[in-house]
Amino acid sequence: MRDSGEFDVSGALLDWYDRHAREMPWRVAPADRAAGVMPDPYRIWLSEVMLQQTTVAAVRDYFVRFTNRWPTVKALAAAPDDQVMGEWAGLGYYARARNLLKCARVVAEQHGGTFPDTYDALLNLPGIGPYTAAAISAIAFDRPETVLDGNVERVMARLYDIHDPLPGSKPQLKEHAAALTPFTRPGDYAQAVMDLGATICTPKSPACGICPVQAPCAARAAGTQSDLPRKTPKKPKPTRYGHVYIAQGDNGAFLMERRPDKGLLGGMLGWPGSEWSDGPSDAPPFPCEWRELPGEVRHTFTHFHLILRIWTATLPVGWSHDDLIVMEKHAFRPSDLPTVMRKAYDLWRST
DNA sequence: GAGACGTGGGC
DNA sequence: TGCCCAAGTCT
Repeated sequence: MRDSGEFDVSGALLDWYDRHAREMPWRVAPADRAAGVMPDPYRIWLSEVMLQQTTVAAVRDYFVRFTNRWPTVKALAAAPDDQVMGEWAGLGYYARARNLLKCARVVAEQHGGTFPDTYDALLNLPGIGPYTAAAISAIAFDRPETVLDGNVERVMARLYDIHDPLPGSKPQLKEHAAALTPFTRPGDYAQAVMDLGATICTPKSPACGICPVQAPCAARAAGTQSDLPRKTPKKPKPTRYGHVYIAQGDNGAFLMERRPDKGLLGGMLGWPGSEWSDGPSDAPPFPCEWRELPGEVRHTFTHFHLILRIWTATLPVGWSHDDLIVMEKHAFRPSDLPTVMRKAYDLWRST
């Protein structure tokens, strides 16, 4: 707590958090926390998993729907897989949802429905890595663990004017973050640093003029804050092409597939289709009279761009196929689809 | 250690 | 428009 000279960085951040903490459905406000209210570990866990690589704005409604539908970890553990995957649809990184269910079932069956409260025990659970284990331990149980997420990395790189690029500089940034972690109110402090990174110490155009720790900030003094943290350059995304087939029977039923658990969009509902290849592919549809729709679906994943052509047909009565699902009209909800599949549906519906 | 893994918002 | 980025984890 000393390596910023005389300035009490963690104290300043806690003071700022007391005045500016943002309201969130999973958060216990600092005043309530001071009155002894503890957060529900289930809600903290769920929010932290949803927040992995995802913004608060995107998570908020999903969190409310999940907790209304499954108020406890035992309730979630008892939920059917497809209902959980459907509720997660649109949030992305679907391995999180599969691991969420695995984790809920481990907690329900092996821990009696009570989350462990230590970093090491949490780290052993599916979908919980170093960040999330520290966050749950700090926020839900007020243990002095150090959270190191993208926000904290940025704040530390700037406070100490670290020019070494990520991810190599991570250990160095972690040391600084650990040195600042207080033994009083570590849970509020963890949220304070992340709030600061999300609202003031932002990646572009940081609001240094209203920052509670501008005085001890080395990057602010050097004028380098907008260049930090440095990162190793990323590779360009290739473009891939594919076809999807949307067939509907006279009764309104759709022919769909449940994607395998491993890999892209694993475990999610989708339209049957070709492989997604490097060149414009010409994969033949399964036997049927297919009509190609005008237009195309463009979608960008983490590591490639995708251009999809959409084909449609009327499903013959009595059609069935191994590996494919006949989704009755009343059971079909577009909101159960991952976004790229929903885009294909939207194009189909608009024609 | 580096690549796979989604999506939407901001500039 | 296209690129960057977000409270990372798993393999």
